[in-house]
Amino acid sequence: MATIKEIAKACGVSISTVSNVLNNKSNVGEDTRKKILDTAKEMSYIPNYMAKNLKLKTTKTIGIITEDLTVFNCAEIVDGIHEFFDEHGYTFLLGNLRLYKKYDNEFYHKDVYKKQVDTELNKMKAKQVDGIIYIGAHCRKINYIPQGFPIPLVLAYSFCSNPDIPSVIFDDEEAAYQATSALIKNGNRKIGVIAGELSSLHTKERINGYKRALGDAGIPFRRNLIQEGNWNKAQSICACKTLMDEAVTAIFAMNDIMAGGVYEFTAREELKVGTDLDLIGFDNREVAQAYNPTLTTMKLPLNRIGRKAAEIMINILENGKESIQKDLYKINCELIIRDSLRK
Amino acid sequence: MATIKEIAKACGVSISTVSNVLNNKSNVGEDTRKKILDTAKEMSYIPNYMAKNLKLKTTKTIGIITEDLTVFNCAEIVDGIHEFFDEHGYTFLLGNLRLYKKYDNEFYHKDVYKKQVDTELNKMKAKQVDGIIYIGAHCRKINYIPQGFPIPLVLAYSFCSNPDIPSVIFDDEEAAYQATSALIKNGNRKIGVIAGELSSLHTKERINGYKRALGDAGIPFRRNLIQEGNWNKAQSICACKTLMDEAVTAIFAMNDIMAGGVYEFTAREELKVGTDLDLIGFDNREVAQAYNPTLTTMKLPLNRIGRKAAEIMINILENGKESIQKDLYKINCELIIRDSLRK
DNA sequence: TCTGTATAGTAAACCGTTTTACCTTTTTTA
DNA sequence: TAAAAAAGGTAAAACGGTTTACTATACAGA
Repeated sequence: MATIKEIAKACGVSISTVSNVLNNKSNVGEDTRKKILDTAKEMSYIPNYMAKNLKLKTTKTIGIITEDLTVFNCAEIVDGIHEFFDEHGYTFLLGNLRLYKKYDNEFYHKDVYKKQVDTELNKMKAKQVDGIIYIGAHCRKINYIPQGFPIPLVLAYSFCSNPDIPSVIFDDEEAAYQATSALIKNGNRKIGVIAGELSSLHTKERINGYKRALGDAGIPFRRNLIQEGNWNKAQSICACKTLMDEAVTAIFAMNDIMAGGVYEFTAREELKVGTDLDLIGFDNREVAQAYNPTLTTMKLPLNRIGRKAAEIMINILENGKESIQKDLYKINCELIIRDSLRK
Repeated sequence: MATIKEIAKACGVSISTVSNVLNNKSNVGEDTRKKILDTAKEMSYIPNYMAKNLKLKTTKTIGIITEDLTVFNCAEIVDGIHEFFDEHGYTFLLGNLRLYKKYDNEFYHKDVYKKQVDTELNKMKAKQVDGIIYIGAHCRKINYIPQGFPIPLVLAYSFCSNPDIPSVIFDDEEAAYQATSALIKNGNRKIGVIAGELSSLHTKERINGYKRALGDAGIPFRRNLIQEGNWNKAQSICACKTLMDEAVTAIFAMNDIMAGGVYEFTAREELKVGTDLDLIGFDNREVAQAYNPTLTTMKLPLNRIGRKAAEIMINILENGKESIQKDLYKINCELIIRDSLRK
């Protein structure tokens, strides 16, 4: 591969001059400049970033750490980051911890996680990244990010027990408020909830949103209209049965998989979603369009989370950490209306 | 950040000695070695890879280029690559061309694609990656990879018109053979196919596999049992209607989305998949488990494609291009049996 | 004519490593 | 005991760029 030195020799100038031309400095004559540019193209010169970055101490590289790239929401966030950075000339180092694949839910391996995260962060430090975006996958609040890491860090999809790391999450409370309100607006006053794991922060906040919507409509909250579905279909079917026994007219399921449980239960009972029952899901996974009738659901703003995280990162990189105003950004979900609501 | 030089000064030795210790060279006394190691840890020394790689001319970095990270099959392939490389100490530069997001199917932008790919490849060249794995997404045969690129290149999920670039794909023909055979074994002799776009190489090869299975069972091939579903649900519903009019007893749909069309059509006609009709899909997307009854389908060996591509890459890196035996690896799919086949 | 200021260009230091060639000192071997 | 070999260590060049400080020439204005 051609170097700056070879170009210099070929043009009979010093390497400084070549460097100046290649970096659009102004102190070079028009003809020399042209000659250098031409030979550079001719020799198909490509700068060696190892050399460049060594001197410049900035790599224009962002590290992206994912807990598990194959989790349904992850790729879209990464894509959002890419989208934002597209015209900024950065490259990306991808770290994929494979946490869930490796330690498959046995139990919550806090120490193991912490060690993995540490290792990956240091790897990226060695590779001199300018900043790191960490994408959480499941846990909303993360406690295994080290304090005082010397490289700018931004969290996406999760936030951190360390409060001064900027984080971008979606607004669980507001999303549940919107979903519930939509059901109320459609004439429902007895609205069941199939909740995720009750200890999860996601679940708790969504229940708050649900309560707020009920409150705003003057509907009393009833504890037994909330049933735990534990994020999976099997438990959701049980939860659905309980709710139907309570004679709810609508169900808010906290993810699309659990909404699938409602389809299944109602099919068994010869009832039809969208006719006998209103249903709203959460996530807007691919399945939402496969159900029959198609599922109205809250779309996670994954792409926007990625973009926002990227925006914050570049802001920090260009203007310093102090320039950003707040440390927790909440992005709203969007209700995707399909056929699981009565007309 | 601490450098080798500072460690040298702190220990009163030369930087060569520090370097030797840090790289496990043998010509250093035990006590000096220990002292250096200790102070390195104490100063939390992390090597600067820009400097290291500049000298070594190898970066232990692999470029991964994806056409569109959010396409359903992409993340899993990347994950497979990561899995294989996990213990080899490599890092990954991720390029996400966002081809389909950016040029949203308007038409097939060959020149635009080519330019994007070229740009990305050169970016990675500048960053001195040791090798590049290119993940195709839709097109099985790719014609926009430049000839004679100076860095080792491996293709995953697609292969290349340039025959000496090693490629890893799944075996379409064999997969269709397996699927069709399973349907035959289940007692079907009149098996309809809802095909993808007929011009697609995927479709063509799968039709070959279908024919071979029929041939092996002595069932005559009938042209009108193949209906084009064009990879989408709407067209699949029409295709399904035509096939049902032909009184098929089983359908092989070339993806899970089109299989969804069969569920929808049969539901309208008060028929039931898995009772009145056998159905096999393709891809094993998340939806396959959401259908009712759940869908038997061919699982794409995405993770294995990634792992194999990674294996080939490391082989080339360590033993040279000549060491690999063949340039096109076909990996088999796996039939995932669920409830859409009659017992 | 002298001074001052652009303009065009260069030499050399530097970034943080690795590595080659070399130098001492000590130990082994004949 | 002398020569050879081993052990422990170092100086300096190199990797491919950027940047600072400097030089030489040309030209303008007084």
